[in-house]
Amino acid sequence: MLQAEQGDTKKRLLEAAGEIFSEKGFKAATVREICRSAKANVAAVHYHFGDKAGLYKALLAEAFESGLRRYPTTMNLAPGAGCGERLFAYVHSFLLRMLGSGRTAWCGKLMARELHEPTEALDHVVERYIVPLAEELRGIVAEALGNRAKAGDARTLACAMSVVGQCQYVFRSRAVIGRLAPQVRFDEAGILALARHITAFSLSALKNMPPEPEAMQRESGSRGASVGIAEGPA
Amino acid sequence: MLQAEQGDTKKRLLEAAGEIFSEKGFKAATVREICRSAKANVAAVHYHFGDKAGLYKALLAEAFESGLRRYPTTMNLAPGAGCGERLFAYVHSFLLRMLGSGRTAWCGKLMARELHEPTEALDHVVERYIVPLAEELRGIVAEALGNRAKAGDARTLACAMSVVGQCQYVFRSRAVIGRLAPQVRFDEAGILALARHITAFSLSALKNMPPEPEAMQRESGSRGASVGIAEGPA
Amino acid sequence: MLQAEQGDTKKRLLEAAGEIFSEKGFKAATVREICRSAKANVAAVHYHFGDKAGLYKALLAEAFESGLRRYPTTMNLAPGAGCGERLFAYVHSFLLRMLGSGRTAWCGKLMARELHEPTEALDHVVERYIVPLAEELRGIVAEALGNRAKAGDARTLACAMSVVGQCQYVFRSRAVIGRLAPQVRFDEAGILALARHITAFSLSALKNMPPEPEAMQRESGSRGASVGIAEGPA
Amino acid sequence: MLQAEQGDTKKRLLEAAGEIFSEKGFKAATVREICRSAKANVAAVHYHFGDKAGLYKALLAEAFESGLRRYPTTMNLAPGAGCGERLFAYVHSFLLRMLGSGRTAWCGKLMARELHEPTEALDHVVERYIVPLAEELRGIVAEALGNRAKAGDARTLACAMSVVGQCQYVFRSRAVIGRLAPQVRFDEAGILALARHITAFSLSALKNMPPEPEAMQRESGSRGASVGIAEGPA
DNA sequence: TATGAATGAGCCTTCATTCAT
DNA sequence: AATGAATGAAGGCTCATTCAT
Repeated sequence: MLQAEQGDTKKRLLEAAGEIFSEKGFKAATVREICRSAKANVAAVHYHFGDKAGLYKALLAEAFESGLRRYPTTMNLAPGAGCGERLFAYVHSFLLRMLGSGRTAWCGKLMARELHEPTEALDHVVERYIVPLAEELRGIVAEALGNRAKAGDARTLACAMSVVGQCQYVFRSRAVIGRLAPQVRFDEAGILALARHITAFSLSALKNMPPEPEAMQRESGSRGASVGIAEGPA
Repeated sequence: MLQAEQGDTKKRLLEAAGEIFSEKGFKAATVREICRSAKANVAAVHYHFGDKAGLYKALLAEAFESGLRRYPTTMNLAPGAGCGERLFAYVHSFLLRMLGSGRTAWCGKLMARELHEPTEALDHVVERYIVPLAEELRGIVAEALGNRAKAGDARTLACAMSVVGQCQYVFRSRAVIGRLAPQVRFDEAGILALARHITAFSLSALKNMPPEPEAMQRESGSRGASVGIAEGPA
Repeated sequence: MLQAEQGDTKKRLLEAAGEIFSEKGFKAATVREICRSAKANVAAVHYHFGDKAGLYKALLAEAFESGLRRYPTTMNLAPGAGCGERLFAYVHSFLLRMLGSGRTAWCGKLMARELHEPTEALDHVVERYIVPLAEELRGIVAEALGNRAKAGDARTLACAMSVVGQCQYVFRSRAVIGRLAPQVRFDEAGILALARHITAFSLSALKNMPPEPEAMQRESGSRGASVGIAEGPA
Repeated sequence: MLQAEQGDTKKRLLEAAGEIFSEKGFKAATVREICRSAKANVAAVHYHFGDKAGLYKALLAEAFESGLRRYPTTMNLAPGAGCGERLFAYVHSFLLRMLGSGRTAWCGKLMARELHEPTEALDHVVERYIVPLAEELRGIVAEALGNRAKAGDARTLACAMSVVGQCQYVFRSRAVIGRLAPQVRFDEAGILALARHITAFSLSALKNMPPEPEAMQRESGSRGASVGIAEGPA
């Protein structure tokens, strides 16, 4: 081995694993491919991380950590900014974490994957990263809703899901978007435009949502427990 | 084998494949598991469909057909209904196709999967099913936007994506939603409530969007060129 | 594959496994080697037996079954034979099962191995095969001891162990016996001679054992429970 | 590493190897496990002993030396003791070497293993340790047989094997004995009781064996030639 | 003297696939 | 039309061993 490569096998492994896991998912990715890509031996994974799942778990931690460090949810945000600007920062950083290219580009991809195909590492990820992110967003959304809406309201929760859903969609459906609307690009400027649209759409919705959460209480009596989300067009 | 089961093998195979492919994805699903679930021989798949990919392709066609037949986008819709009701019907049927349980419930799940992890069958699926669905939605959205908005506008496209994103999110992030907000249920009533929220949120947004697409252009001047979404084919 | 070999893969696998497991033990034997020896594919083991342990378990059953069928403990025994003749038959068949060459030669070897390095299959083997064999031997031994000795006595048990120990030794220490006493052969005649010696030695011991089981009671009081075996030279 | 542990590595390695090799055998024992148990680095084995086999060989020498030093065959024996007492001492020390617990208890276990699964170290072990032990036992046995029996007689050899067989059996079949006769214990008192039984059984046999080896010759006439044991070098 | 890191061979197992009937 | 049997490729993992310090 070359001198320069000594000692950073672990780092190279994480690098390669990030790319491949985020591209193919936990199951479909193979240790062999990761090692080949990292120019490391197959056994190195088991030496450094115990097993495939250990590598994945270490990667998740690394990915979320570095992704959030690189694109924090308050990116480029002046102190004391209004909820509109904060929502934009939140959405924009969200998209950048998922769609950004270059190093640590797999952070958001991994997150998205983990949500859809949970591995046993999900619990830890949720607790450590998702919950705080979700709470932050609910705070912004509640403020935008106004009218004494609180972060814990069912309606606030549902609206936050609406925002996140828009963000994840552009990542998850990249492939089909490329076919349906080839004009949409995923470069820096395209991401910016997408973030602006999502922010505008969401703010427009939030500022004009029918105010009554009472509706929920009223009608949900019919089926009882299972609802918990704001009612429809009335 | 019992006499009664003769000839059903192909059907049973598709049935089982639907459940398992939609649950685990193409790669993670195994031919063995499908055959076991269908009470068929391992070789049956290759006899009837050539290979695993052939089964998947056949399934896709079958699934979309039957899914759209069962939950059409105009479900329970009175003729001449307004765009709000049409949006609700669209969203509700969308959710039912993805979240519904029981027979032929895997239609939407498969579609969602295909969008995220495209197989070589994607092109055909997009052309045959996604494009018409997308066009239909864009029609509804344009009508809700009003102001001479057209189905082909970049803004209309972006808003349609916002709607679809919300729908797919609740399916794709079931696992994490279950942890973050255990009160959200995915039974019939829960799906209804979700559909109502998404419709309300989206209508509220559409009816109050800043009227001009120029707004987006204006602000994006900071970075100049390729703005992605903002630049439609028009 | 040749016509003649079709369908007997399972049999060939068991054959090869018998030879190799009995030679090297469960852990050291490899599926690959067994399959190579059986001219079968590596996957065949898992098709027919589930996994390596399944093959081993199936083999054990087969081995004991066929070994006892081929060399029953009452081999060549006239009805109404005395306990000396019955002991000889028991010992002789024991040796033949362990040392016999040719097909099913690994029956006794496997048994001996299993006793020394128990796998998780031991429990079943003990219950199904060892217990009956042990009881039969204890019956013979008790008769030879005379003096109202019973099969369940501690002394009877200890004496039975003495007999079995002699039998197993010649198998287990083949390698070193071959070095210490090269004149000892393990062919048919050699086995016969060994059986005669063990029978003579054991009968001589049994017929002349100090009669008192009371000795046990008397002295064992010093240490209490843990003894259970007849006392020494007094 | 702590200062105090420096230099002990080799010793600790042998200690751990003894325990593990004697418990699992050469193949099943792993260098990693030994090193972990010895709190040494994986590479330490190869540094101190070249390779796994080297460690094993070094262990064998050490083990037999220390085992025989700790439990000599003339253990607690008054000078000028009779052959009965000498036989008891021989048997008792034999059992203690194999069944004893605590430090250096693996001496006999390793020996027993080596006899059954000979490694390339067998020749040396036989020559250096087994041969002298066997000769000593044959001397005792010949004396017990009386009637001008000599240590080199075929009958003496066979009887010595009968004694050793009984001893090894209780060690080798510990697992199954524990199931068949749970009252047999392998603690100090249990070992004593076992030694007494084996001595009593063997003395009873030896003192009453049919006086002439011709008896064996006579009857074996059925097959004529190579009778194995019956034909000594004499 | 001693070690953390890395390696390549080999293990058991599982997979989609094909063969012969 | 359908199946039980068999196959080869590849998967994750573990092993004894070596390297560079």
